[in-house]
Amino acid sequence: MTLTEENYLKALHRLSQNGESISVKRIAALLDIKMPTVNSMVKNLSEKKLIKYEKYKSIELTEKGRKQALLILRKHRLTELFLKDVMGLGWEEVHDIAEQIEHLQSDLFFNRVDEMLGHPKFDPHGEPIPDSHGRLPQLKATPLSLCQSGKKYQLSGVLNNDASFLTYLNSVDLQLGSQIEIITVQEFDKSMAVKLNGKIKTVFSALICQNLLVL
Amino acid sequence: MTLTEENYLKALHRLSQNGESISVKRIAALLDIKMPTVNSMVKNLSEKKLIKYEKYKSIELTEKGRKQALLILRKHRLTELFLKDVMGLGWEEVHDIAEQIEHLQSDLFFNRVDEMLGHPKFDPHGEPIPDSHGRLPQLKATPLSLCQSGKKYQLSGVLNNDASFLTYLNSVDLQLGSQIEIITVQEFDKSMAVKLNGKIKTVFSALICQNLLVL
DNA sequence: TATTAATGTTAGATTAGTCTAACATTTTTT
DNA sequence: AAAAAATGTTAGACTAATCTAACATTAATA
Repeated sequence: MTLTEENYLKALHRLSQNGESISVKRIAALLDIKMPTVNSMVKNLSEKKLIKYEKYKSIELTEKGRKQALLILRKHRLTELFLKDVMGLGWEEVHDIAEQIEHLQSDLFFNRVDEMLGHPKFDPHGEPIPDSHGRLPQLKATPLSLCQSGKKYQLSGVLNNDASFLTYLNSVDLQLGSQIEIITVQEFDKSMAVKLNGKIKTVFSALICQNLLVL
Repeated sequence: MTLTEENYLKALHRLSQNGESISVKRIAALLDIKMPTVNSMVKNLSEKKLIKYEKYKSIELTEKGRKQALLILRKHRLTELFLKDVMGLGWEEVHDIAEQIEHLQSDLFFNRVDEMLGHPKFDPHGEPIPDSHGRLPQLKATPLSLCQSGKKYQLSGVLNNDASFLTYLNSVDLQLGSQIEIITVQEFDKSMAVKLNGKIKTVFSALICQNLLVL
């Protein structure tokens, strides 16, 4: 696969994450490339069975394409962690470098990176790192009430849809994907002192904790 | 500069090292590319003032071209050291990976590599690492007799051309570029116990040491 | 020195990835 | 449902890097 094809696959994967369907226009916008160019690449990837494509229909990654994309994502996320934790670069500095290193062809190199980092499962954003077969760890959402103090989670769902509950979440600026770090758990009432999105510090009652699903 | 242009510059620099003049044929052989392809790239590099070229004449790097080549060489050698010393890869494994990493565009990354390695001046082969301005450290050859025990040097010249001396060097398989490691220096007669090319162990008298120039 | 061999160059084709301009289809709006 | 807007596709051109086939020059040899 060429570097360009890899970048298209990454973009395709990223767009497919949003649930929305993938259009030529969105790919073009994301990669800052004109639509006709995307169109011809889409045909190319389709011939290689990396995507499913029919004229005027929306585009989907095939299993094969998704796996390739995840393998690149694995290299990217491992690299970012490596640059940050081993080489001491700042979080804001690592992305551009990782965008280049992710295209290296060397299992040896990335296996060693993985090893040096202790086979991490998540990158510092809490994003899961695909394994060496291009599989994402099956994430089972857990109620926050069952989680451990000192760890960071991401909100992935709620078990209660009462307006009052959702209004409360809004009021503390908590949305799907928001980061929740458990500072301490009160032994007595199981309430939790938490830090939200790395900033706001607040306390969740046991009832709230039982209704928040996290990863 | 494109990746391909960088590879041509590296090849050009390597060929210029041998003293022999650079021909289209030799570039083609080194890069495993056909002569007409080289010919058109040579014109391209010439337009960019990276080489001096006239039809049917032999090719030379310009100052600008040489500097570019040395900057790539710097990235390559730093990377090899990094892969070996920081990541614990084997010497035979690092070259192919370094060939890829040397093309990364990130001063930040290579400065950090340089820093982590303690601003090394030589790679493990004893090859000098160009500085960040593409300058090679001015190597001043020293008589071995003035060198310290425990260190590794490379034979760079001799101060005596007697047949008997040269025959002796031949007999211990010592040539320009051979590695000489000083094991110990005898206080009494200044003779040195040395290891040659990482293998042969022998002893040089003070007179021999005075006539060997090393880096 | 004349011929042959080696090396170098030109011409023209090919592929990947990009573009613009023109045309086609689908979706949205009136 | 017709018109307009948005989106998608085709056609054709361009650049970088490669190739093969043919031709040109220089170097070696008889």
